[in-house]
Amino acid sequence: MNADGPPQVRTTTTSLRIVEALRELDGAGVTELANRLDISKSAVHKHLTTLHRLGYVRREGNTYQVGLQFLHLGLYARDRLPVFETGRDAVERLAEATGHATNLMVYDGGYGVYVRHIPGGGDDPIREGERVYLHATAAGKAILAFLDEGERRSVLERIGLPEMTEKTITDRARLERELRSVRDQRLAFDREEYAEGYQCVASPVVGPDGVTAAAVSVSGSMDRMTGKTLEEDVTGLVVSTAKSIENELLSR
Amino acid sequence: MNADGPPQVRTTTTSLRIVEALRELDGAGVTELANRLDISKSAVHKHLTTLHRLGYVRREGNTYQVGLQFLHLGLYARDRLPVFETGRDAVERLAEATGHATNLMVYDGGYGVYVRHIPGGGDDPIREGERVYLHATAAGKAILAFLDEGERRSVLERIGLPEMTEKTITDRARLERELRSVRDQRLAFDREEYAEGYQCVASPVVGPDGVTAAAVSVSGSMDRMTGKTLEEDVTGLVVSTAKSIENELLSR
DNA sequence: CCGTCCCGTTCTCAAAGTGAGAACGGGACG
DNA sequence: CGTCCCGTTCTCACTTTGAGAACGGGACGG
Repeated sequence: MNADGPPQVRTTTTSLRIVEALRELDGAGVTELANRLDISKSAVHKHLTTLHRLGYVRREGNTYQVGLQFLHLGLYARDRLPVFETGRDAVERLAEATGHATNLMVYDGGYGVYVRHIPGGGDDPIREGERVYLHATAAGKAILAFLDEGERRSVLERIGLPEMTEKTITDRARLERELRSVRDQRLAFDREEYAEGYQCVASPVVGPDGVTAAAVSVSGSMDRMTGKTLEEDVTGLVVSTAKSIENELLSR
Repeated sequence: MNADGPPQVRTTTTSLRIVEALRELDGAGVTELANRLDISKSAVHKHLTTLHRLGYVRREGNTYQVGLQFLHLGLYARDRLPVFETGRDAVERLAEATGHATNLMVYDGGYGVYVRHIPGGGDDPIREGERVYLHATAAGKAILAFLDEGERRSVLERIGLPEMTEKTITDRARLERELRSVRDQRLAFDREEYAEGYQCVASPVVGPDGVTAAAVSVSGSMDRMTGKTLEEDVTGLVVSTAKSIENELLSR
């Protein structure tokens, strides 16, 4: 049947699909989940019972929610990332210095994960912990630019260049051209490519192995950050923050 | 066979046991996990492959780590807690005012979870996200004191009063006596009952339903916080912070 | 106050997937 | 070059999962 992939465990996948549906729905009941995921009620119920007993699902009456056991594992996973450990303070300082939303993104299996996001006031399309496309964000492009070429190719092939806004880069050649300039300048921009009215500057943190570990970025709505602010004031700080994290990573 | 519990999913439990082992071991390989958990190598391998593909496990060469997908779900779960949303700023201010380690604990299935922990300098036995026994921590006792009586009884029965240090309360009657005084004073103490050389003050945040939602606590090593500081200076701030969160929760 | 509807829970059974064990393959080390 | 160790693959028997139908209880409305 599944002639393609390596051996897998179907049941676990189902359980995690259920949890992810709970997140998307902000909590749900057995029947709702069963319909949405096209699984029998009895199966959903069995999974939820198990997950509940283990603390991965919380129950309030007849609706289930994502449980706090994920917090334990998630914070643990983050704390163990070398980039996060060495970079967290620098990112915090950058946020204070600029007054804008500030992020630390790491590469994770073809996507980018915002392991730290400090809001800058105003609305904000970014959630800490979220997985996002690399090609549509400044930090993501910074990461892509320094990613191992084979890896980059396979990622772009597998995931493609989905359009998030009108301005998202959906053309492979144009992306490659931009990545070349990112490599030269150690600087990437996002001008409403991820979310309308939202822009971003990023600089890569290249790990000791020469492959990008992460990227630092500062972002804001168009009116909070004019093009000039973005290019002149903030840019330098972003680059120097990224570079200093990179240096600290090297000397460990 | 399983005449006791409700229907469950064994495979999911196995997967999550593997992830928890990865946390305890700070990463591990297939064989190591198989030995530790007493599962065949092929099974462990299959589970890891699945978890990896879904982003719940990260792979570095031949060792596997807890993955960042947990961070996404965990932070989401936390952000959706009313107590956290309304209390996070107040706790942050409390930390600044006292200069000591400060925590926000919520009740979760018989245990306490530190949803926020701001370190206060110096060593610290608390990890943000961690699940701990209620009876051995100040915040836990604050929560227990106001918990629904039936729930409290069943929790204490199920979990017992495991000894963490010499000073941990392991006697049920003594615990009940202390909880009565916690209810009167809205204040709980922990004097090295959780970790040696570590003490703590806490005050409960009673939810709109009259059942404890959470507790605020301030903690520190014995030398950083003398008994006097603890009782006189910090205590009032802890109580008023908890109370103000409680009020804000009521008016929503 | 009773009937209806909806949802969570339980039960049973067949089909399917999991997991043990053995064998393979490749890299590290001596 | 041989040995050892570890991850990966394969196969098969057995356990477990999951569908479907039936149960039970609470909410709502007539």
